[in-house]
Amino acid sequence: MSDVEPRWLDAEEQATWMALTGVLVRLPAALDAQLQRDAGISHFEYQVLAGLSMTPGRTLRMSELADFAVASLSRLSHTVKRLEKQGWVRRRSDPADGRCTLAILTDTGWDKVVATAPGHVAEVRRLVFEPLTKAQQRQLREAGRRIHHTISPDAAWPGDV
Amino acid sequence: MSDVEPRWLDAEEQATWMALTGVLVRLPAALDAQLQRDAGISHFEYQVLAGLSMTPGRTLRMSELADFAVASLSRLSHTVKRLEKQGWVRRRSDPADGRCTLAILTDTGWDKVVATAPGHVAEVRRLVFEPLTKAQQRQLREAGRRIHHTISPDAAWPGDV
DNA sequence: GCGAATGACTTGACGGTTCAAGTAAAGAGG
DNA sequence: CCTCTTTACTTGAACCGTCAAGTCATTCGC
Repeated sequence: MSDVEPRWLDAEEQATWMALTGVLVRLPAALDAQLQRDAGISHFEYQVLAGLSMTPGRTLRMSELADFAVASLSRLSHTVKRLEKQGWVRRRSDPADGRCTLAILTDTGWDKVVATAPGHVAEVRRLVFEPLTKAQQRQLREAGRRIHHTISPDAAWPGDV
Repeated sequence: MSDVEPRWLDAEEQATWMALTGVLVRLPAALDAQLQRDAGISHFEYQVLAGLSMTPGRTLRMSELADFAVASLSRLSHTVKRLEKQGWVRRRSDPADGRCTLAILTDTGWDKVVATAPGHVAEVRRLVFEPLTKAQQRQLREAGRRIHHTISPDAAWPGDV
């Protein structure tokens, strides 16, 4: 919009950018594909179920779960409604504060996570960890943290697996 | 699905994975937000326009453009229809092969890219390159390439910016 | 303690993506 | 050449996510 000549990316930067966008586009697609194929759920649905499975009581408030899964409350609400229809989650209003809704993982939902998690972790390991040396993993972690910190300096870490 | 005890991620691996998913979720969202705010288009629409703007003749076959933007032909077809309605792209059947459709960037479309690119590049620079040292950029590039190569060993590089 | 403001969702409509089916041109086989 | 297959899309329906509005608790100011 301004008419100052912008600083374009040089050849090295372009190569870096393409490597990064390649991962940005294909890694989520690959993870979604594995979960869809083996468990019939999306990566986001898996994150919701996994998030609940990791808390004591297998229960979280919708807003806590939304933070964990990095989603809008609206998206989570629609998704939990679908998961509820499948019998994997149920909802009840929080006795401690009637404004809040608790999402609770059912036994069937727990079984679904137990059946799904190993395959998903194996895929993450295969696609992300196996191709990298320990040093590269450390470097990737540090670079990721810096980028993430620049985008949202405040935010806590998103959770997964 | 198998009942072999899976190898879970250790603490370091989890930290790496969270750093990566943080970027995976937030960087595309941040780029989309900037483009939506400043130009009223999605990152994907920008990629389509940018892809056309970089070819001699500002023209590509739909399938070439789909490869470039890493999209299904169906997604591209719907998107180009919208871009056509905005007057940024037009389509005509390829005289050399009647099965193929050529997508052509109009002058208005070119102006749109020229107006949009600097701001977008600046955002990429701010979010990805400025937070990293040159060494980290190299490391990130190498890690990205390895992951990408594991997911699709064959594929050419996706293009952007 | 009563009304207003805030917080925590839920809902419905809309827009974009995918998936399955359709169309039309080019090439292959007999 | 005339069918059959393949290639390169296009289309419409279904599904998911977002955005704007609504609902219902709680809490804050007076």
